Amino acid sequence: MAEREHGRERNKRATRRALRAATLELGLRRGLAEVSVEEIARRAGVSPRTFFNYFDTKEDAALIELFVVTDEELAVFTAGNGGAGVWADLTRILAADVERAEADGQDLPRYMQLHARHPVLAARQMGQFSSFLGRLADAVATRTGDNPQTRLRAEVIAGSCITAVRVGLSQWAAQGWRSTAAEHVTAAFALFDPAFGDTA
Amino acid sequence: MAEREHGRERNKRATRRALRAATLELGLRRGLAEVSVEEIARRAGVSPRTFFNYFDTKEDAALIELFVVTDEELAVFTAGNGGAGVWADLTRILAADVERAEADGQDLPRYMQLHARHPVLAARQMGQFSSFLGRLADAVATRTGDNPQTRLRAEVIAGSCITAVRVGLSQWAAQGWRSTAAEHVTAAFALFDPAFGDTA
DNA sequence: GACGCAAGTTGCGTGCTGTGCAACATTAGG
DNA sequence: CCTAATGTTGCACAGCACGCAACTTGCGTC
Repeated sequence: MAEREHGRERNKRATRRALRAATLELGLRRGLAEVSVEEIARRAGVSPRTFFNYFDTKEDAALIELFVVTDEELAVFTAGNGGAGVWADLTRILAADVERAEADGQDLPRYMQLHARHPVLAARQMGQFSSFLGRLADAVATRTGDNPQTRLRAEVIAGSCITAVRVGLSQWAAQGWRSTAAEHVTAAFALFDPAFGDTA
Repeated sequence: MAEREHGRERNKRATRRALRAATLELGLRRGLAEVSVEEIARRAGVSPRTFFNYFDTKEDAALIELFVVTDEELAVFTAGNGGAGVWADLTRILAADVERAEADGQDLPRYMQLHARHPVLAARQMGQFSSFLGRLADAVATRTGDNPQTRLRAEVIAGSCITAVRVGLSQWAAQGWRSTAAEHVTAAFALFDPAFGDTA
């Protein structure tokens, strides 16, 4: 079977999608607190126990899957193969990630609606973002030479990436989903240019 | 009894502190997951039910109480009474908030140790920060004239405040708690100066 | 095609979380 | 004191999260 995708994995992806879709649907309709895992599982055609094989908590199934940047992509960035400066490379990489999420059938707008209705979800989403933060900061620090001096800057740059993506998406929502999400994200990144634009 | 502090409120504060201290202590010693609310409550000399009168979840008792900026302080900022530019004012306000937390007997270093051991706590802390984000962004937007053009910038500025505080504290930890937390936070804020320093 | 292995699903049992409610204790203030 | 307000506690209960063992399904091998 080698490298080919197994039917196994396709089924898992399908189940995962079904669970996420059921969570989003029911959560938007009646509020996430009023929906039990049992109900979500039933709607996805699976047992309650299986739900927890996919997600640790009910909330996790209601988060946008963002910042799925592979170690390989990060290694390319670290090596400086993006060609441009650090900030320009990051702008490109993360805008691309947003585009991927947008095209992924995740239905970003509806997820953001749900998060607007449940602040606890927005908070958890922030938390999930921050789990990517460590990897990103390390990558930036490695590329810019990891000494105590540059480390502070690297952490700030990584944090600003999260901010730019978050604010970009938020503006996209505020403007009624006009244009693409990636465009708004890029615009947010541009505001940091005066501070980080000259970092090689 | 007018404006005087009631013994009532002093007791509540004491209970709150005891519960937080018990959570921190036990969490650091054995890991937060291995500690039940019942045990925390017992150690604080209070019933388990009372714990939930103070905190919604076990994790909430293990978070740093940061960004407790009153509406009055925010109103002063909005009016521009800080005298300096937007970013300078924010730097001052948030450095002062960190100083307050530092002096509050919260024992920031040990909380940060606990968060390092339990990523879920770091994530929740981020979430708590983000609940302050809305108020801050509104304040900045109001001060800079709230049109769609400046709104994006206001959101980015508010987000950067969170980043600066977070990274500043992280650096403070990385350097072995040398100097004060507020100083490191101020240094982190300075990195954003080229981007936001000229905002009136 | 039968076999055996690996991977995934399910039911069961269990401890803990989080909350509403009503009874009780404590404090403030007249 | 007496009363009203405030805070604490016990109780009951639904739901969460997970470990475990049994069962089912799909896949490669002989």
